[in-house]
Amino acid sequence: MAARPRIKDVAEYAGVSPKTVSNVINDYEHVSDRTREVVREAIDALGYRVNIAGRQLRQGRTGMITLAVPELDVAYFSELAKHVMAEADRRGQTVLLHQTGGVRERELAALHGFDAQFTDGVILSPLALHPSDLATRDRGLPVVLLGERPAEGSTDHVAIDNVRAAREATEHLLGRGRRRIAVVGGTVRGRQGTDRLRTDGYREALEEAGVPFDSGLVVPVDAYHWKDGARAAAALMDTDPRPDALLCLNDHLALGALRALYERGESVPKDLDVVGFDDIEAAGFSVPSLTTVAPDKKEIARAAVALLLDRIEEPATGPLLDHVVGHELKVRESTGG
Amino acid sequence: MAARPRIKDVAEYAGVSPKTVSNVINDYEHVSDRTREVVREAIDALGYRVNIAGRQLRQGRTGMITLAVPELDVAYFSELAKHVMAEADRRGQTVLLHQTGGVRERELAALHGFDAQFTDGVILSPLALHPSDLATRDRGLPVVLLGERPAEGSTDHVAIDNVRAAREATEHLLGRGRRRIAVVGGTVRGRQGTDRLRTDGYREALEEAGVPFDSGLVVPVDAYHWKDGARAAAALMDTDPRPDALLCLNDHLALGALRALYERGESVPKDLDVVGFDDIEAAGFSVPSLTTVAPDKKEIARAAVALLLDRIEEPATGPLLDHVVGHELKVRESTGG
DNA sequence: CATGACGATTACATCGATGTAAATATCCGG
DNA sequence: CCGGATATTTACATCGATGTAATCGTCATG
Repeated sequence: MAARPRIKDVAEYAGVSPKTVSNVINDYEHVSDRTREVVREAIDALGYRVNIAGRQLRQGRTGMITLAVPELDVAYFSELAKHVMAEADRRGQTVLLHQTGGVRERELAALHGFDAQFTDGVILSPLALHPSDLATRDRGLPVVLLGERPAEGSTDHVAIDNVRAAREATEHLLGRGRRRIAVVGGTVRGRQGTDRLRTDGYREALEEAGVPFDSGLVVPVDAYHWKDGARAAAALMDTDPRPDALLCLNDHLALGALRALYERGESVPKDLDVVGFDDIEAAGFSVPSLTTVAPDKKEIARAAVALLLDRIEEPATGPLLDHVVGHELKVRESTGG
Repeated sequence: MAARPRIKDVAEYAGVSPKTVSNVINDYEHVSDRTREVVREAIDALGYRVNIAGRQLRQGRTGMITLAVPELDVAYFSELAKHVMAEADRRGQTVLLHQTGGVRERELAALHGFDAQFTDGVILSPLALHPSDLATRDRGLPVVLLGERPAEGSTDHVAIDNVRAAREATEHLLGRGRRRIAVVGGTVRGRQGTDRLRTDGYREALEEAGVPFDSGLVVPVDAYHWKDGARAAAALMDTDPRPDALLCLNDHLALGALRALYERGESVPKDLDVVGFDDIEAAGFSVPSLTTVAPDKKEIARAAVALLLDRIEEPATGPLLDHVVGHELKVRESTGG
């Protein structure tokens, strides 16, 4: 019906100046109790709420941060998003969620594009980004990266110790007598993305155990989805000699692999072991249930939001920070747990 | 380094007035080709991009819409969110994602709260909302509801035909000779929420087949998660006589049930059939794979965005619309497929 | 060549909120 | 009752973009 009330309407209703209303809203200390009361009543009476655009225009901040992840239907990212949104909420911030598809162009858009304008900073989980892309300091948009960062010292950064996590998972398999361990989604090339780091950790474990490295056991995938895991597992079972364990670099790959192994009549963990990463909810309910590396997602979210808000408050302060978050190997049925 | 350029800077650089720059940006027709060119070059040279706050303040629109869902880590909602975001993107809109937790208070916040200010309209998937809460017409914020709506004719609305979908799924089970079919997550009370409608469809099918209805077979759940399905299935297997099929009102419940049945040594589909709703990606990869009702998520997203944008363009126009979207029963191993 | 029509451009006001600085009110000691 | 703090409130400008209406050119026509 009536147009939305402005601060001026409240001021007239309360019989004070617009600025006094603003002072009440922003908890300015030198406002008399009586005035404060009167203004509050006027606000309630008119149902006034601040107009964000006006405030942002004046103050230059939106109270929103961007979270950019590759894909929401990868459960790890939707679970992470949930935690980030909860944490941001606690800190009085709103999250604008962005899906990049893992495409470089769209990861860049999260940093520089249209949407970035809405927000005060970006938490980005990159897949394709190039080190040179991180020359973000130009506009001064604060950025926190999740997972391994593309280059040294370009932005703040939060991740688990991927090398160690992969080493521990591999040691677990070696400890069960497995010797031909395939890495689904791994790579020996490329930049130091998460995939590369985990493959490195795997190699460390092999080396320490004196098991020779066979590059044929490192199989890349198109994406980190069920079907890619299923396809990779099927292909691996056709090789000779066959692997006796699959170290899958996320749980979707692992669950897809479980399905493919089931279809081929292989028994997990009798014939083969399977391990995943991320500990998504499904990992506890598959048949067999899945052994997986569980990162502390809540802590990742907490640290990322805290780091970003610090940067937003004090843009140029202090050295770049690496926050290493804890993880834990959850042993379940797929490795005899 | 340098502060972000404003339209005024571009104007000076190009030697024209700010308004002319604005005209170029907004594709106003009466701008000479030469001026347009010059301005474009100035924009590129300075790296100018419009400030959304300024634009919104002037125009009253943000170009953002809110999508409010109960929980992102319910795969149906993250898959749906992905489609909605893609569709919105295609239409030049940005999506602000909101998680309500299915709590009435937070569903209301999506409609009236702080975040609603950022956006031009809301697509809401309600769980707890009361009919009276939908008196949204006051502020005129356009709203589209997903799933069953709480009341007649309060807003536009997009959903599959839940009654029919449940009836078809039940008929499928009856056709396989099942007679004691439990409804996990169902209810015979309450408003016409999705759970109630699906339970109604189930009863229709029973009636038509002459199978007596047993209210003991309709078991409510706390939430639609794996663990709730597992718990419900376990409890049902302790009843006497036992059910010979589980109609689970979403896939998470069904997958949790599969796990619980596995743990008790029950064989699906030999001893029992299991059916889910939503056709999330995991349904195709579980052991056994899951028969489920697949709603056309892409079409839901397309229709919801289209409906909402129409309302934003023409707030008070036309009657309220119900858009019914197609669905399909995907028969997989859990019912012998 | 005056007139009018129309295209291109610009000056100015405005959206809503708030920072700055100035004005006004209140209070204290002497 | 005054001078000088201190407390409270207000006028005004401003953030960036754009709608409105006015101005300035240009060109065809009678």
